[in-house]
Amino acid sequence: MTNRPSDSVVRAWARLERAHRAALATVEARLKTAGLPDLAWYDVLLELERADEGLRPFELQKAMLFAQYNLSRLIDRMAAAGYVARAASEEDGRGQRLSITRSGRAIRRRIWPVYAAAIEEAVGRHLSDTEAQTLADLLGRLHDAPRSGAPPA
Amino acid sequence: MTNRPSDSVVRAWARLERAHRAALATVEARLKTAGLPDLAWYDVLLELERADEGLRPFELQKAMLFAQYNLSRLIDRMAAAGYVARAASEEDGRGQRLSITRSGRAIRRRIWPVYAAAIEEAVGRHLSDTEAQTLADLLGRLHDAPRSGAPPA
DNA sequence: TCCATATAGATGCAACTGCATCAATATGGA
DNA sequence: TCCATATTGATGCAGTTGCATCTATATGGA
Repeated sequence: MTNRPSDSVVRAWARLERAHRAALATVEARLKTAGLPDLAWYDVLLELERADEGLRPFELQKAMLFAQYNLSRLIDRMAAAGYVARAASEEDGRGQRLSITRSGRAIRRRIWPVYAAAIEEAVGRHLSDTEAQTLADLLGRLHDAPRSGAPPA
Repeated sequence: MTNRPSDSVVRAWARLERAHRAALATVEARLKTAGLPDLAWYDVLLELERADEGLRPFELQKAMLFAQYNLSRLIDRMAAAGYVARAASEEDGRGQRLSITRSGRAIRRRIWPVYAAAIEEAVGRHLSDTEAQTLADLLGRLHDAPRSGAPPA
């Protein structure tokens, strides 16, 4: 069984929550003020833009750690807005393939400067570059494999 | 105006999102499986338990970075469940004072072991103690004052 | 081939969140 | 004192999320 966490682990978790909530609030507020769509929309657009062949919804789901039903409806809205296109998958009769539209690319480009400034405000402003890098590294460790001995199941 | 963020800042932000989402998912899943209330309930209970004189809703709001309307309704639910009590504030006729009930304390104590194990699973398992401490420190910097020169307003 | 089981994605319904706004009290001048 | 403005907390309504479940296709084994 998993053990009790040390004090520093508990503190790290508590601050992860707080820091995330604060930063997210800043970012969402800036986007809203600028009349731009939600952060999640940006993330979807970016993933789709990076994937040359488009993506299957379940791939996007894993990439974004988004709940299946949630993503399904997010795509509904984004398709309705004309930013993504759904096409039946050719490999799998159950599935579909998503791609970004021209106007999806356009809106993503329009979001970025506002988003970037918000990131700088919420994160960059508070840390040196080296610190940001250390932070990124440590946070990166929080997915995937645990730290030590325990064989991967 | 705020400047463009460096690459490491953007990476730190992206991982903050991912790490938080992953960790939160783990924690919420463990609580749910155990048939226990939401994480937010725990946070409220803990804050109230720490405050000897109880707390005003707006204080809780700041402590938790929770939206006002959101907290208002959260307290509704928790009061309905019998975990918190509302009393009219004596200093301020508009306000109220919240306190934790006996059964609120009881449920908080019941939640903790499950929550602790989840924190260890989501965070502790992946980091050494020193790393956890560094992470906590860096995350702690993300609220409040910016890093350097810029006078506070 | 046929069936049991797994995977992809959608959806009805209840709960929760965000937004806008409201009522009530407090506060600080003129 | 009186009024303009700020603060505390609640709430109607629309939009989103979570849960459970459903349909359809895929896959692997007997």
